[in-house]
Amino acid sequence: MRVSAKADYAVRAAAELAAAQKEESPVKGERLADAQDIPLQFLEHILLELKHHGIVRARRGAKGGYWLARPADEVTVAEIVRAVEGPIAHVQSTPPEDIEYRGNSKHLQEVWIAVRASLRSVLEEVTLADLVSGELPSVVGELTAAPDAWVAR
Amino acid sequence: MRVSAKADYAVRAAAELAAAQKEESPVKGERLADAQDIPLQFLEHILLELKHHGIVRARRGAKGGYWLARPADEVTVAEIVRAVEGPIAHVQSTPPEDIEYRGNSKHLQEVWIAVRASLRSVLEEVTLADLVSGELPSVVGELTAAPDAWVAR
DNA sequence: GCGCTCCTGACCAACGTGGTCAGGAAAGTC
DNA sequence: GACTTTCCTGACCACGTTGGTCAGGAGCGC
Repeated sequence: MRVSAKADYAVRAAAELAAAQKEESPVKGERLADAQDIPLQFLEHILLELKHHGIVRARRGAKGGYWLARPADEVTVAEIVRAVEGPIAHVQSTPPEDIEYRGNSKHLQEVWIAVRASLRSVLEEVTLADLVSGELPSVVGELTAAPDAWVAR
Repeated sequence: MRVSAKADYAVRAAAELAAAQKEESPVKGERLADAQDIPLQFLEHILLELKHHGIVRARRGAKGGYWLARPADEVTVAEIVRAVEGPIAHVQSTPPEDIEYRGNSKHLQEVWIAVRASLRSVLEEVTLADLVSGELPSVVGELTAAPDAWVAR
């Protein structure tokens, strides 16, 4: 139940691209790496994955770089996480709806489904536009309002 | 963002222990392994971890076995997952509140905090007693009610 | 044709995952 | 006290993932 460095990097880089969407020219990988302090060569692999998933586009050569394939308010954090980490909240790399539980754990399936749904309720609501503007959806505000949301357990 | 086999196994075994709590004698590892179809030797390692975290207790020898250290309605799924997987929703193995984001990803921290809070809202509400009775907390019912909670993306 | 930038695959060390194996140590039984 | 039962513990193992680096190739613009 952890977030990989790759996913974190991917979202951060995408946020930079979202902010640069008004500019006419594409953004170089190096600028993204500098802005978010990400190892350049690692970032290029990540951007390539995002490109394969149709989230970003790129052009080579002088004046080349990366840009978002769609408007920033149409790209969700969930999409980016899935692109680099694969499906969200799988159990043992199979989706929770495909697992058969028996005996006294029969209802565990519903719990894992609820876990996935709760993750989606956050990740699919937040767009890159929300991220750069800082105006996050109300669900985020409600979840981060309680002080103990900010402390470890 | 996935659930490991270990965590799944741990919760399932704990559910069996919860159901057997009314019995006077402890439950053998073999019976747990059979009931939930878990490799016995692997399960014993998991039960040992749960014991080290004070969630189960054990006695050796004939008439030995495992039992819950506390009543089933005082043990949450979150506790069990933490015992075998470590902290929930860490980013790059550091807690989200300790990460410093800059530039256009400044608000990403709030998103990860919200992700963790949403996971907690499910995992800390569901107890082992809920699991075996099938009477899950209302938050689970609300999240699993929508049909598209049950389909992959 | 030359420089810039993305693109791609190979490689790498360290760690996590999902186990198995072999033996030791307590508890109960005869 | 021997013996059986069951937990306890550490070592080991194959394989994949993570978080990168390295070297070169392929387009693009000038």
